[in-house]
Amino acid sequence: MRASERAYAALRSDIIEWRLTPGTVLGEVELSERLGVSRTPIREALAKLSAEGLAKPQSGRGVVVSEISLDHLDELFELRSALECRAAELAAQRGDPAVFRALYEQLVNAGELLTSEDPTRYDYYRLVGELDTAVDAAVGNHYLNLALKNLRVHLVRVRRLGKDNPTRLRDAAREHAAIALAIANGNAAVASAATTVHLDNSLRHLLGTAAQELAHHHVSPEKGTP
Amino acid sequence: MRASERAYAALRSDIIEWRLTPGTVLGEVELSERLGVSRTPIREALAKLSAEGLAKPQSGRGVVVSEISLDHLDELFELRSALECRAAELAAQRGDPAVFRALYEQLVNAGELLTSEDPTRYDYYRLVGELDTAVDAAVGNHYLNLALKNLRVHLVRVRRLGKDNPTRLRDAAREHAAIALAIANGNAAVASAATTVHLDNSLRHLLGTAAQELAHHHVSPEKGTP
DNA sequence: GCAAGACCTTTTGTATACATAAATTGTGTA
DNA sequence: TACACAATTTATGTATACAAAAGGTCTTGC
Repeated sequence: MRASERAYAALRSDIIEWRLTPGTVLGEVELSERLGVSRTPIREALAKLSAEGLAKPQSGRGVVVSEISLDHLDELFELRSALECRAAELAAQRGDPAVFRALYEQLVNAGELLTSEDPTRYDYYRLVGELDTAVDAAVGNHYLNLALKNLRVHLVRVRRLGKDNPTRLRDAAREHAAIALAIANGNAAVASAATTVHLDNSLRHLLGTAAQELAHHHVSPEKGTP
Repeated sequence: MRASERAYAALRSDIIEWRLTPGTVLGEVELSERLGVSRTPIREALAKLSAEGLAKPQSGRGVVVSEISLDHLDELFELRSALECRAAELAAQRGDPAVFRALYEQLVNAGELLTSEDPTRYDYYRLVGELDTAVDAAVGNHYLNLALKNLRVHLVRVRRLGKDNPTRLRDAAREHAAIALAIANGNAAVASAATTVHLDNSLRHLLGTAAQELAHHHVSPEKGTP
């Protein structure tokens, strides 16, 4: 694996998993020492992160981990709604009903995956991710998929803002099941509407629980690893 | 201005304006000699172009100007429809009616801008661009605007595929006027529908005239400047 | 005591040299 | 003659040295 890719992957996961908090300054020399590579691959990694929106160039000098604020949440979900509603419509028109019916069956029982044994909710999020993947495959649109992929990077980062709430996750699974069912039935209008409802519920839940989390994480610009 | 920015801007306009055709290999040494800078800023420029989708890394080795095919056109317009329809809806809800009424007045008379004096249609496309800008401002969504900006890069590139057809441009102006009017009236549903109609007309016109153009441009991978 | 300017430090931008990997070409053998 | 393997060549990946710019600090003058 190339050093620039390793650096990129390391920084990316550090940012997504909140080990590097918003506002953290990403100095080239510091990172090159910490990751054990020269500045050249570090610069390439930072450029890629900036293009993705996970970091952004500080006015003229320096790169910092980009902010996630409550205002951003509204805007993020507005874009998400535009893309995912259309994706759901197209999947309903083009997808294989059997695939989505199978996903529906799994999703209605997804509550069972929410055991206290797995605090990271690995299996739960894997199943939800499978629905996303199936929708992407059914849509079969390179550009739309790319836009969704770019968006999901930020959504994973946002997920950490919400408290782990099994009740909400169970509801969310039911909403996902409704989407899968509408797609399986080939009903584009219902698929879109179910997506709208799901996203609205998710956003309101996040806004309700995220305020204190943000206040905790969103400290003034600091330097180095937390 | 930094050398990497100059290189990026030069390559970007070369690609958008078809001086570098799809499939052209972008060699680092060749470009560094042609543009008179070292490989380092060239690499940075190529990374940025790849992130934008204007170029893409050849399997493992080399970077080439990305392709534009008829299949891509369908997919590109599908994403465009998702983003612009939603943007039009939001602009109708949030925009200043006076701004869009003024744009409407200009757009209904846009046919007058299509003189034979200006074969590049500068004033025409500037006015259409003003509508885009006004919609972006009215929507006020950073993420949605960014997604639209990334998309428009490819649309400018695609524009060259269609023949210059004053009749179609006049029709397109009327369609834009209809969108502006719906936004001015605060009617989100009509704004979205008018956008859908406009994009469908544009796509069908492009597909009708682009086949021979593509056949002309889409030669097998070549090297160097055309 | 405050402000302005110069210098010094720190960090980024660029060039270049070197290492490494991939593609192509040439040669040998079947 | 065709295929395979190896060597050469060419391009990319990485490191490092140097240059330039931005920010901070210290000093000096008012």
